[in-house]
Amino acid sequence: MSRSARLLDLIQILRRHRQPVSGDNLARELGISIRTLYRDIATLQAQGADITGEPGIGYILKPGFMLPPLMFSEDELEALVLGSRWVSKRAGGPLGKAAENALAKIASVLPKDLREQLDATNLLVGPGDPVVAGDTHLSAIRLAIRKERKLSIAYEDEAGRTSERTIWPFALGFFDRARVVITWCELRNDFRHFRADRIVRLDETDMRYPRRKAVLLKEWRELDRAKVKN
Amino acid sequence: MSRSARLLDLIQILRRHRQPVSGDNLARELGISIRTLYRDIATLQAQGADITGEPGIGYILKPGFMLPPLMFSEDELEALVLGSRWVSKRAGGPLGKAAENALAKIASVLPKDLREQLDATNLLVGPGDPVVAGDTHLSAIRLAIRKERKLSIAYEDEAGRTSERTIWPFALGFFDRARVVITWCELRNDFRHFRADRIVRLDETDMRYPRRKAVLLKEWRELDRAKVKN
DNA sequence: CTGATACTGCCAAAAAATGGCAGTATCAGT
DNA sequence: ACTGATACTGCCATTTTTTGGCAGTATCAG
Repeated sequence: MSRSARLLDLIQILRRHRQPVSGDNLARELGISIRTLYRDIATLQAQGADITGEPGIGYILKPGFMLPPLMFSEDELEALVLGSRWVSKRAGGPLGKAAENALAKIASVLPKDLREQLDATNLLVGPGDPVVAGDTHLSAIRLAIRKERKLSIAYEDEAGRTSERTIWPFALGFFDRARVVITWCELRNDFRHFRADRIVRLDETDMRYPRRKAVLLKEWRELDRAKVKN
Repeated sequence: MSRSARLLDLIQILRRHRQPVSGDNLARELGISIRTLYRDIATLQAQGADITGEPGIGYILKPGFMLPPLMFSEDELEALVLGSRWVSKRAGGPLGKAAENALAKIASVLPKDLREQLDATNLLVGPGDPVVAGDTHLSAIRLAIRKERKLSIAYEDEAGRTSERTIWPFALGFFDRARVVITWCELRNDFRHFRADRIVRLDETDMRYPRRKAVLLKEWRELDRAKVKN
């Protein structure tokens, strides 16, 4: 196995273990000596991987993923830039920042002239409605989706009626004018969606909901295809 | 210099030359033997670089760029996926396809579980206005911007008046309801923008316009900041 | 204080990359 | 049909890089 493939493997092994792993274990799993493992860890860290090692504990990797060397066409580059600009403007918050960071990471490894070409990608995103209040919940919602956790919310519908619900959020829709959480609603025992800006209170819980988000999304798509398509 | 750095360099050298370059020249520029150059070319091709070599001619690289290994956080991955989905849905055409291809490329190099996570990124883009007629010109416009070429168009404004113009397109704005070409207009001798769907005829020309698009964009931004921000 | 582990420097051994050479293939131009 | 230019491959000795082992230091938790 080539060294570069092994480095990808190492990342992968670290990703699998949520708990710290000792270098000894990692080396055994990769079939290399501990000495080489230390070198590999150093190489990955130099490439930007967020690996921390603590004496007496082991190594952990902050969630993330590593791409091997990859070739993109001009169109693909422009598409990535335009998409990231849109996320940066319209999603805002930590996700928007993440879009900017992703572009900055890409730019930082390009030679100067290509970096300029990337900055000068002349595809612009028009202004949208100002980010409305309530979108402060977006990060919490994304986290709950990622971890498949129930949320307890207070919601005010179009007519001004408020209700308390426990929901299983499994997707987040970005519309031109609103962000909509798509959920299973325990109150109605059915799929329901909620505009993020009409959620007046949102509490995270530690309760994992009993189904997989991918399955919920699939079922919802089949039932509700007309309302929000991917 | 490490081998991997040299491979990036090779891509870079190929990018600079728009004309075919002989392997001999490339090897000399990199300070390696011709034999090693052949091996490097083969490695890059195996990594997806679009390099073609013809006996008697030399090597050329289709426009594009190569990323070295790179680490993204979970948020950055989600942002890239959401952005690409938006481009795929809203920009449509070749650019939308390019967004899909970029995602597919990324997915194809990820281990299976991460690929599933990418597919299952539960951030959706809401439906927009159907892509209106006239957006068929988008590719031609993007190409003209990229190559800094004049375009000759027939345009019908809001009031239904038509005009013939020669324009210097330097940016393309994506609004929720329209795509707008931002240009220097030879007729008005000033900056003007045109909705892509109101362009009734569009002819590409071979004439390069006399200023750099980056400079035009900068000047327009300073003058016209209120109308379309980046 | 101990056990567990991270981490470094050094060096010999193992593996990979390199360069040279010899040879084949293909294409454009004459 | 021939020539010149160049791509491309296999083989192998040489050079460079990677690796493993060892010895030793550092840090942290209990």
